Amino acid sequence: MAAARNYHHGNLKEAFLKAARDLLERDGLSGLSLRKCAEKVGVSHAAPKNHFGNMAGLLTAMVTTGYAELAVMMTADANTNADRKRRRDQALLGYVDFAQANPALYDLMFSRDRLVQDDPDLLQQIRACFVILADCSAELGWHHGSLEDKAGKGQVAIWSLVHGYAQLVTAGRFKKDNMKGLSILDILPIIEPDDRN
Amino acid sequence: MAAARNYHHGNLKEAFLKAARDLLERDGLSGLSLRKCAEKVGVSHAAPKNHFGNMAGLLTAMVTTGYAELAVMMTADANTNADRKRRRDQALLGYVDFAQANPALYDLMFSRDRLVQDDPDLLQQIRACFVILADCSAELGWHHGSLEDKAGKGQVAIWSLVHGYAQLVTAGRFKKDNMKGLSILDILPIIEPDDRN
DNA sequence: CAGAAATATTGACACTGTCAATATGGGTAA
DNA sequence: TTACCCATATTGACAGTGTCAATATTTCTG
Repeated sequence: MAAARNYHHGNLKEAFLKAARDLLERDGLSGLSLRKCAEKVGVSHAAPKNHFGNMAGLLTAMVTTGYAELAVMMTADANTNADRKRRRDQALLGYVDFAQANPALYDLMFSRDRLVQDDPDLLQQIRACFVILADCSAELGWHHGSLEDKAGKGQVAIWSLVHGYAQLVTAGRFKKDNMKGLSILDILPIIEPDDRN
Repeated sequence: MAAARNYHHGNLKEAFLKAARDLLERDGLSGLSLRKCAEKVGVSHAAPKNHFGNMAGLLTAMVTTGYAELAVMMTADANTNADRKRRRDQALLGYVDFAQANPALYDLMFSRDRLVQDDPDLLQQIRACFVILADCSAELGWHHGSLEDKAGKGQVAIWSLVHGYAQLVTAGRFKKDNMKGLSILDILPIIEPDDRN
């Protein structure tokens, strides 16, 4: 059998990931520990080692699922008959929704010293998300430069904008009256001054 | 005397901050510890408590100096006779330069669970930086909406863009050929499609 | 010069990640 | 079934961590 469940505990790996996710959002990254995960799941303190090797392995696995979920949030209505601009808007809204629903995980997804940066699964999921964002940028009415130039600048611009917006929003940095409640779609018209409605 | 130096060690507080900064950029946030700082400075392991209370206090103090330096980087040539657009460009370049020169510190400056978020000094330095950025946004050729609306959207847009760009660049997420070497000023024309220079 | 206040040290505690050694269970072949 | 192997889980230990109370030392003040 290729059964991935019911060895001793039954999908202990996923149980760890769920426990870690709960602890992460409840207590922050500094309140997350392997031992708490193990206790929460009900196994011994060294059990996570068998599945993730070390702390970085657990965080990397959790972040990888995060990117997968982010991609899902961005493509939730990809197959609807909505036009491309509407789908693009929904992708960006989905991106920000994910960050707001999982602020601690979202931060961790951009950490440089807690993850296994060259993990193949992680890199693949990151690439998948960025391909979706690149499609968004292709749908924006950029000006200036050659086609290649336009693609490069557009992708850099859209990634920067939506990531910066998501992180600043979740960090609570937009609090003044004149900028409260502005969504990513309110900002978008600025960088796409062409006719939108 | 209001002397802030030469108690026992001579500005031990600043010595801690410098040591912490070195360790942070060398080993990352996860490689920074109060005890290593103390050893590096040559004092006992509990000495930092007298000056910072706890780890969050040390990190908050370090981050606060980071925002102060960021403001300096953005206003380095504020008093030159360069025109406003050029000064705005230099401010944005200075912002990104700071992030690239201090990537680990820059990340920490946006952490939500390691800092004393309501520290008055921290909040003041953050506000100072955002005032400078707001001036930058005022200099951009935004369209759409009322003046207030314009100000709010412009500030949210410029903060999001420059922060997202800085963090993604320092995280090494821009590596494909068609987007390597794009500076923040290369991106800016996209969100300001009016005639520049 | 003496007392007070600020600052530094010491020792302890609970908690952490990690590792080696050991135990336990399921899967497989005889 | 029985015997074996291997994946998986446990135990115990270790060094390192932040934090705190108690103590010691230095500097300032009156």
